[in-house]
Amino acid sequence: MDAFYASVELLRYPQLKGLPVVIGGGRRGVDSVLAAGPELPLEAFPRLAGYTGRGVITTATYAARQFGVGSAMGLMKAARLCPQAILLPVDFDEYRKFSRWFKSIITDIAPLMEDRGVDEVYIDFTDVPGGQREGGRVLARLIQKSIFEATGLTCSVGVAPNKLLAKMASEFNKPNGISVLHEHELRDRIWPLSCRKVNGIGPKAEQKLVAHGIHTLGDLAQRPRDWLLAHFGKAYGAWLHEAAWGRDARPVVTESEPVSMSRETTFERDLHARHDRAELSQVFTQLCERVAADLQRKGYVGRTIGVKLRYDDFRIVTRDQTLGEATADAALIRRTAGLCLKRVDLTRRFRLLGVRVGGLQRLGEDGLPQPPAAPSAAAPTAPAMDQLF
DNA sequence: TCTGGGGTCCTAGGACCC
DNA sequence: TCTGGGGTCCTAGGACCC
Repeated sequence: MDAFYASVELLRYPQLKGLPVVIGGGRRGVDSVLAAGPELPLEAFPRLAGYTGRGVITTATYAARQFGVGSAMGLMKAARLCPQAILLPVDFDEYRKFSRWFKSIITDIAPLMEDRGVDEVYIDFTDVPGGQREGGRVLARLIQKSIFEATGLTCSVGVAPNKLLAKMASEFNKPNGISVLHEHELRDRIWPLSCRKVNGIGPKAEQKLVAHGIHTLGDLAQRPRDWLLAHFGKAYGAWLHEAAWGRDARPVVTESEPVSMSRETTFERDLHARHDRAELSQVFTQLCERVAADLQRKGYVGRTIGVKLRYDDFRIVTRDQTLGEATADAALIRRTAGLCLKRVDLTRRFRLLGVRVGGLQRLGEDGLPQPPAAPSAAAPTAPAMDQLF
């Protein structure tokens, strides 16, 4: 989906169309916008100018991107680049509603859909009637049109022989574009790209590649496989080689079970375990209650309880502990997470606290944990990335 | 410019078991 | 006397993604 959060907000506030708008932050000051309702005059919207706080941008409209602001940028910096931009708080419930909506439109047309978060999916066109016409372009157009007519939202589609290439192709023609990428176009359309464009090559891997003089996927493709194995490890090296050659055998996965659920929060200022004891204790309890509520609402229990801290210097530590039996009880989660907390250095101030429950098991009709589903022989599960090659 | 929240997967060492 | 070869589970950290 194109600038998903921002686009959903523009449906609600059409008077903002064409203006630089950023979504982010939360809480502080901007809540009044929502309370005021959709009739708000332009002057009444909060601006980025003078923003103080720790938020980041989650989404920026294309008009705002002209000013160099974009996802993950701190709001304080964004305020300097584009002070006149309108700042709206994140309304995740609303985005989830539209997410469910556009996904249901897709599965009505093409049932094999893999969920990749609120604003992204993979779709298997292979056996959809008409899925092969014009290399998939006709079906892509139908999906785009159906979503737009129902919701008013635009999306960009990449059509390719596999997920790796489709994801890259989807970036070629944004917003509201379609790109059909054929295998024989690898040299001309993929190899000139930066390695960073590959889903799975992040900042660290990119840095290391550049240090070896590898900038583009063409550079990467020319390195001998064995050289990559030697420098990047058996699994990752082999995967890098396959990626550079546009090869990816992962199927589109339509069903999956959650592995963990967590809640975390960044404080408005760094806190100290001793000096801010009361405040921290309250936040900690709330986090445990929220995770427990999430688990209960979705029908899961978990055995591994963990905490996460981010110190003032941004270092992250985690501690966890596995219980004999899975739980979704706030008090037990809080007690166990409390023990975990005792094992970390609490002399230093920290900015974030999180609580996580892993080792999830779904609750059955009887209210008892289901035995973990055995991989069925009829439909073998996808091989893990490192087992592919 | 001091950098959110919610996830997944991988690695690696140690405990423990047969 | 200086010592195996699996396997699984637990824990901590880190890369990466939306």
